[in-house]
Amino acid sequence: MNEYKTEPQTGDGPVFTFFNEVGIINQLSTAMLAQVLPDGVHPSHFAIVNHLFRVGNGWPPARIAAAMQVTKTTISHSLKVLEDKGLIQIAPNPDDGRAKQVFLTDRGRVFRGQAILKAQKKFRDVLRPEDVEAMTRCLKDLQSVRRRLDEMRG
Amino acid sequence: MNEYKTEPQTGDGPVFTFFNEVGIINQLSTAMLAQVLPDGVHPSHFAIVNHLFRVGNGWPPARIAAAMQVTKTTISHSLKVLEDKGLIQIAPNPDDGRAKQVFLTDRGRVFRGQAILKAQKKFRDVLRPEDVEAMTRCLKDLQSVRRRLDEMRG
DNA sequence: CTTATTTAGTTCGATATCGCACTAAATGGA
DNA sequence: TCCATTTAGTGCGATATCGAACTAAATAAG
Repeated sequence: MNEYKTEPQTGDGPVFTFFNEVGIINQLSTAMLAQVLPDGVHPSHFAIVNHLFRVGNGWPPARIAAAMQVTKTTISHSLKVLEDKGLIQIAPNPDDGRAKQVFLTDRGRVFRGQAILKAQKKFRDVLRPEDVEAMTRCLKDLQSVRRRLDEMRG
Repeated sequence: MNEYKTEPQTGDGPVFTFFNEVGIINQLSTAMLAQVLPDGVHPSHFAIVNHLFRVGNGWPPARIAAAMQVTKTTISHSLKVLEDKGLIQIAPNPDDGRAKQVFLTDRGRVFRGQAILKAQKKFRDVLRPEDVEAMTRCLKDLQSVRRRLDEMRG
């Protein structure tokens, strides 16, 4: 299935080419991450666990959905999966009868640590120092573009 | 749903931050493209039509799948949708009893032109000259990273 | 030539995601 | 206070995508 690789076009202007490259990189990096996740754990699930670990432990599902930029329906489903796997716990919010609170469990923390380790190893096997330099060079520009696009949602 | 925007972390190393930004940009730009597509036409469908227009008219589904980096199952489904909408036509390959040939129809070409126009207008409304400059600056580095990741698939 | 292997495409079942509509709870305005 | 509006979460149906298993056709190995 790999003999038909095609180089992205160069006659479409920088904007289109940029989004095209970004799309391919996202697809390939997500696929690599998926390879190191246990069966039944989708990259989007990992993103949620990672998010809880870093900044949002105890957040309501609605807030996680906003951070992950998916609908409430999607988060509702994803959280059900993660709770069934014992990676998170969901409790009602004592201060708001509508809301819930999502907590990372110990198992969730262990899972995240192992996934991070495996992912780092995988990326280390693929990326050379000059690649990391290229990524570092891009960061500021990527962030500014992301902020501009972000202004537009809603 | 937009009051909980969170800035991506900066304590994760350049690689992780890079992939994070790329993922967000991809999501936001895809969402913007989806807004200008008629109902029932997914961004992935547009990508196929665009691909046929540019480099692959008459290609077999397997080759399109490889170019789009999706499975044969997915392409099979997507092509059915596009054929039902009259945007493509599928014929058996006279030289290979297993294979088919996919052709863009006139309606498909018109559809692509209109979508491109609307997308360009939308992006022009959002992006400032300095954004385009930032994207242009990144292109070479993005392409080199993409090529490195590409070496790894399969 | 015969058989084994590869390749193209489909079918089936599962999962992720979305939009829409709904309920329940909180909030704001009169 | 009372009602309208907003917000949190869920249920339902639809679609995109995948992996595994399958058929048919082409190719390679002997």
